[in-house]
Amino acid sequence: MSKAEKTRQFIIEKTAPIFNKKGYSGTSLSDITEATGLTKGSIYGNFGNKDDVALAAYEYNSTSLNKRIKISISEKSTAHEKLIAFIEFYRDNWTSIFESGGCPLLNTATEADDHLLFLKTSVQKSFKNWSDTIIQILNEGKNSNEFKKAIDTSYYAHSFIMLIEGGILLAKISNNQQLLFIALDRVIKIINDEIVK
Amino acid sequence: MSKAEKTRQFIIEKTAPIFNKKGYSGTSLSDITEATGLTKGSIYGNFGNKDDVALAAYEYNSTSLNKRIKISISEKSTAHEKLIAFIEFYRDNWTSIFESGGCPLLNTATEADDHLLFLKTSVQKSFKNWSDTIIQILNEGKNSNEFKKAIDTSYYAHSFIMLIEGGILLAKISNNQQLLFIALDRVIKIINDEIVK
DNA sequence: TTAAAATAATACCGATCGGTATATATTGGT
DNA sequence: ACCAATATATACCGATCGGTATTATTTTAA
Repeated sequence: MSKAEKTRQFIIEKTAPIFNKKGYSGTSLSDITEATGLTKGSIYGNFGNKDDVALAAYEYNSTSLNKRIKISISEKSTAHEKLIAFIEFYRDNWTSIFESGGCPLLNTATEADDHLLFLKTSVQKSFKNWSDTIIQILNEGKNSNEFKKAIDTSYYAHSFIMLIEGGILLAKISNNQQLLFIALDRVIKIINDEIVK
Repeated sequence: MSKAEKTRQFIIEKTAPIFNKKGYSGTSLSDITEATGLTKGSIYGNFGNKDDVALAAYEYNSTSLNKRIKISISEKSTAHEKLIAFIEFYRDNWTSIFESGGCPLLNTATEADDHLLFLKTSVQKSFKNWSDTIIQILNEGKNSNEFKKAIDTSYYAHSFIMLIEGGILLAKISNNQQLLFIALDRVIKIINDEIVK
């Protein structure tokens, strides 16, 4: 890893929580230089412009969350356990998620969907990637005879995601994690009532 | 209505969709003067600062959505019909909601919850007001023997809100209204399976 | 009709915005 | 150890930011 690559990574890691909290428009170049202790010259030596930093920060936020979830899932063997692990990840990690500004997909989607195309495209990919992960687990469960064969995997994947995002939204604005747990419990209920055989 | 009150209202109506689309940080004074055709002098003659315009625009966005919902509900007599009307409002009006930038509560909550206290407080009130409305209908249904007496009204009110907000989020970022309908159908299923006697 | 009061436009303020050209350090390969 | 390449800092750019003091124009009530 070259010096430049290290610095680039350093900038991303230091600014990612800022972009997630303040958003793209709310984060300025001086926020970036202040958080990193670097100067503009250094920032622009490693990134083309502010958009590039924001995009890299978003990618970092979304993929690092995604990695943590996948690790939790990978520890489980059955599809049912994997689904539960995916839900319980949020119950176990909501504090760290909230402290870094909440779900980056939720935050960036709402800011970008009407006027920041370069971010919107990336967020769309994240959602696609997320639902594909859930769909894959659901298919695993079908193949292993854990889950009903007739279930619409895409339908349930999207149902879970909207419940979790809605739960994060309400819990965060209300400073009440119990509202997130309502969403998680509902997902588990759906799994047990409608998906498992 | 004095001239000043009319102008104030005019500014609010013209800028409300802009704030909802671009957010607080993303909307500039020049956006405001451009949308209204007025000058800064006029804007600052009617508002103390940008915060005041943003707050008024948010209040306008949230209350006008709230009013439309309440009108839909008021046309129904039974609590069950009112609940369904509240859900169907979104199915019937998602185009106009999306065109004006989506749900103002969702948009403003995600932008404000980490760094814009003056907006956050107002959004918190909106959510409280929204859940109170649903809770009231649920209580009506209990009293009229339509709904089960044992149901946790607060729990269901929040469940509905998070499903709808999550549905709006996914539908908007994916340009696919069907994802919103998934959320709405789930709410109706919960009403029929768990709430009505 | 007129004059005081309220409203809007003009012209300006310093600060900060994102971005860049250039100079200075710091690397890393030989 | 040295030098070329890379990386960072300095100093600056025009544009725009939110905001205000002053002037001009409308309202509005007498």
